[in-house]
Amino acid sequence: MKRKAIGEQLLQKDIRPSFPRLRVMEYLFKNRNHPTVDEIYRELVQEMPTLSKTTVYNTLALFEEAGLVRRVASSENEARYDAFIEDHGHFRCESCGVLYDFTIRLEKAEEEGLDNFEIRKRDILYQGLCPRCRNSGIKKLIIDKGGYR
Amino acid sequence: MKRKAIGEQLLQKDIRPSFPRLRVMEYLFKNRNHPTVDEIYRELVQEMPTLSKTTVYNTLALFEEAGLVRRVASSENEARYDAFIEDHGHFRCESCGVLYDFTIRLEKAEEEGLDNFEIRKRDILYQGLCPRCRNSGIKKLIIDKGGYR
DNA sequence: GTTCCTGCAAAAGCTTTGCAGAAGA
DNA sequence: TCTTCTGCAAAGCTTTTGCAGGAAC
Repeated sequence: MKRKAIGEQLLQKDIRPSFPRLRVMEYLFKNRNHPTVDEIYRELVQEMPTLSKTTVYNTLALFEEAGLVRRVASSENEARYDAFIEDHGHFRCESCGVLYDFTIRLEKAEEEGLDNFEIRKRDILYQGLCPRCRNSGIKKLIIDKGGYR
Repeated sequence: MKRKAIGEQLLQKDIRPSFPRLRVMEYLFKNRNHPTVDEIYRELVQEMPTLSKTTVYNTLALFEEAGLVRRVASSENEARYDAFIEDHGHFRCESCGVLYDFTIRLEKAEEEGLDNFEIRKRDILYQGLCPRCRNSGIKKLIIDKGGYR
């Protein structure tokens, strides 16, 4: 998304498109790897030397309230953010820590016991091993047993 | 689960069943509402006045490593724990903050793009309004508009 | 001129670490 | 005795708050 389009999106939500806000939103659109506040800050402070983390916090809270981004569920102590898009799942590799997106369709899922609930947000977090770490793990095991050279 | 059975479960994992450990595990079995460390501590310190939060942290980390409990994914800054049971979903009410469990069957879910991943853990977190808050919200709206007395 | 935005500094809250004394094997 | 466990105190990190200067309208 172009910077101008982002500005218009912000204006639609009555958010003045200041430069820091534009850049935070642009960063989230370009980096779909669920960055932390610190990651966003460290990247943007390079071009905005006076940027403070408080502004990043303020901006993300503002965006979240407006429904433009969401804080994704995780098992960590640090918040991670995501430019809001339709429901999708996150897979976190326990070995290398990389976060993967995957599409998930839950129409067929039986959500027993939620008959009268109003569902506004679905967070799906899987954990395990990504293909790369899984393979290297298997190789390592074989090597340990002397099966390979 | 009885305290003795919990002790045996700990021994199976080579964890000495000290009193603090027994009580933390027992608390998790009785309170399936995904308590925070602070909630566990505040409850247990009443019967163990010398208990420290460090011990609760140590104990939970030990249990998690042994696969007895898991830290559930959330959008908060505070860790929440769960005695490990089979996959189920969590619903958090945005209004009253209560966490609900629901059963979810994902056999039919299409998990596109995870063909070669090893899935070890699934966290499903929904957010929205629980029936009670949803209804009170509707009522409030009507009252505000003068529809009710 | 008034409101909104930014950013520094301090405070707050959760978690981890270091260490020493106590308890258990 | 030797290892393990507990808990105090301090440190570390992330996040929030208060406030003042500056920018935008």
